[in-house]
Amino acid sequence: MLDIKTIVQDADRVRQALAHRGTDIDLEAFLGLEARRREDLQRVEALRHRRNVVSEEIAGLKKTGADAGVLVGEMREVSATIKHLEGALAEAETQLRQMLLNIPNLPHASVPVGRDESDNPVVRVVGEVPAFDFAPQAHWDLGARLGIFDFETAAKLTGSRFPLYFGPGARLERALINFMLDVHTTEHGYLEVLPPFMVNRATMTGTGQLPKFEADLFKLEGWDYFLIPTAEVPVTNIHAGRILEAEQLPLRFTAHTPCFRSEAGSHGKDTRGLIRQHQFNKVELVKLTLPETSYDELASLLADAETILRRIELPYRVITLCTGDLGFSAAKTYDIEVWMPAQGVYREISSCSNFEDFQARRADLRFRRKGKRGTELVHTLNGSGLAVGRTVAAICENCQQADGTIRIPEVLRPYMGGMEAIVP
RNA sequence: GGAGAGAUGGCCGAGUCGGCUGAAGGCGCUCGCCUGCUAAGCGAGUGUGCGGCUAAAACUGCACCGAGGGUUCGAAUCCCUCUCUCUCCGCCA
Repeated sequence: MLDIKTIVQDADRVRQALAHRGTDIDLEAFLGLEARRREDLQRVEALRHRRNVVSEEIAGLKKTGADAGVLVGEMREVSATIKHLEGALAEAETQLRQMLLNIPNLPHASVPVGRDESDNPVVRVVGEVPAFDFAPQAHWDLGARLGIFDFETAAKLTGSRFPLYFGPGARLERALINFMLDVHTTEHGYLEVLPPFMVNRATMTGTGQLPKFEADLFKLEGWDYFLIPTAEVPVTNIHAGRILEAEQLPLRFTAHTPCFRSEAGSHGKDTRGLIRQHQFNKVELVKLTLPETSYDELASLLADAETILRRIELPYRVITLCTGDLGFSAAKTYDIEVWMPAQGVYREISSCSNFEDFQARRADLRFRRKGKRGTELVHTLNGSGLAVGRTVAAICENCQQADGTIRIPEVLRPYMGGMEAIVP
């Protein structure tokens, strides 16, 4: 959510930023409504002031036994007017809030202007793309042959796009989760969190999934609860509505959760394998920071996510999302894309974003500086560290061997009971 | 799922028959004093949001006692609905 004051005072800058994103939002309607709301607010406050003063007079008169009938009659009318104005005010506020909730964040000045993903600049390319002296197989073929994935049976149990792992496949997923959590908690200073996997509407609104993206979420029937699409949602909202002390910041959290995404409209894309599923595991990194350090924290968050790929020796690249590809809530986003040999493409495996105060304003996440009056909004950041299912897929494809077996990366072997390769 | 109790400031906890209660009292915290150190003691201060006025403060208006609605000239106090917490019973990994 943007600051109303920013929109009013800096309308041109906001208009341009929204244009760069490729959105067409009617700022004029918003500004007109806001101006009217302001007028009404001042009228109501003046009337309420009068009511407060006269009510005290009435109390005084009654105490001395005098007749307050005239004043009471007058106040009856004033109260009616107040009630009427309050109704109009509440309606305007609801409308303004609805509009605000649907306006995306402003891109940071450093975000390149562009139309879509083809305009995302590459920041760096890391690791050697493996050279195979045979045709590399897709992970779903490798996995089926090794008996570690079974998407057909998963479809029988639930429907399409659900995972079912067996044996070393299931264990590899678990090994990765443990490895990632261990690195982030013991080396990078994150606090491990195990949050609820369902959250209510207010929590979903706090991080920006609602009201705009309800169609992408799984909703529970009979409850106003949703399955989380990412741990970002419950974890970022932990301190919602609280005022933190500046000395407490930054707060760094990491959490493994399953993630549930309905992504209605994505049918036909990546229909095979582990890339696009309705349920997948992810280890998430979340930070609450001071405004002045949030971009340094974004750099270190990105580095923390990259560390995982470096350790398991997967080749990847980092890109910056351009204005046209930036997510709704983000001010700046780096994607990490891992090399997938069978398709010969880099695929997103992590997305690291700074939301600045956009989520903090929605979720009411504030802090106070010692010796300074008032409060400020924290900056929130998050990134995948990493998407686990996609990491499994990347390991399968990058570490496959001519005989169809999969070499386990060194750092994961302790988590795999010493296993060096997945064999039939 | 059934029965009951409760929700007030950072925390604990008063608020009587609705009327200077933004909210007593205590704890905590901050600053100052005192004290050879520590402890104790003394004094002052200590919510948030949205406006007005300021160079900035000071000052000032409105709102907020779980949330929403109602009664009333006036509600933390009365009424209704909802949410959450606790206790007991039932069920359960």
